[in-house]
Amino acid sequence: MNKSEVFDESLQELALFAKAVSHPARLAILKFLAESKTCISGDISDYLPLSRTTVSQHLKELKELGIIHGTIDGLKINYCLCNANITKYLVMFETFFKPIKEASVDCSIDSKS
Amino acid sequence: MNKSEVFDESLQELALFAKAVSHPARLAILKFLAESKTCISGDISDYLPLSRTTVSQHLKELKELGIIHGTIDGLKINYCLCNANITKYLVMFETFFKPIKEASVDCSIDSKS
DNA sequence: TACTAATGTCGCAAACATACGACATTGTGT
DNA sequence: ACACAATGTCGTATGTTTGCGACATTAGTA
Repeated sequence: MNKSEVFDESLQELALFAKAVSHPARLAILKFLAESKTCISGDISDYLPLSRTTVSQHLKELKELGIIHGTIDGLKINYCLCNANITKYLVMFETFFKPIKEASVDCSIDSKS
Repeated sequence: MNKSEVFDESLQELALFAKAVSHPARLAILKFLAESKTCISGDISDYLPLSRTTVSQHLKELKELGIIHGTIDGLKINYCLCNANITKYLVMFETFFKPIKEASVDCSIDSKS
């Protein structure tokens, strides 16, 4: 039923990035990783009000997009933000939204149709 | 089951924006509106490989976030991109991701765990 | 007033996302 | 080898998204 594949490759890729960052928990994870620059491991689970399992799954999604990366260090795993891919997606995002923003117009303040 | 509300307001709001633009069809709609600057109505449905119903729903989602706006013109409806809200969300996005990008590091090229 | 056109809303089905407990895996220390 | 700790994976319940046909609404038009 999902027709996503009929759209432009670039739209699909941007949509995947947007989807990855479309959950507060994943945004919180990114923020946490940015703040604890030492790439601290899964005390992320302690920090967030979610079970370890759930956090693990959110991490997996971010990993699969390539915007974070985990390095095994004994029993622990150090996660960090992955510059190359983050930059890639941010550039993609900006490139897409620049013309959108430029083409936008003043709407009545009370929008919503 | 959805625990989104336990997170920071600002994270939730950014997540809502990301969710709104996390589908290729909605990105395609935004792009179409940017290109046909005359705020053309629902030939959007003709342009996209989706049924009118489905397009209507995607439009509704974008409308509810306030990033597009529809003006009734007889039988037709002219949609346009709503500057104030688009700018608001883009600023929010950039503010969030700037420190993320700055804190990111070089990862092995073959990322994914 | 009836007909048609452009659009929105409802209700459903299939797919996907979220959250979590229970289990599996892997490394560390004894 | 054994127990424990940090993590990942599986199965499953529940909620949300996507897509669409059928119906409703509203505005022009004969």
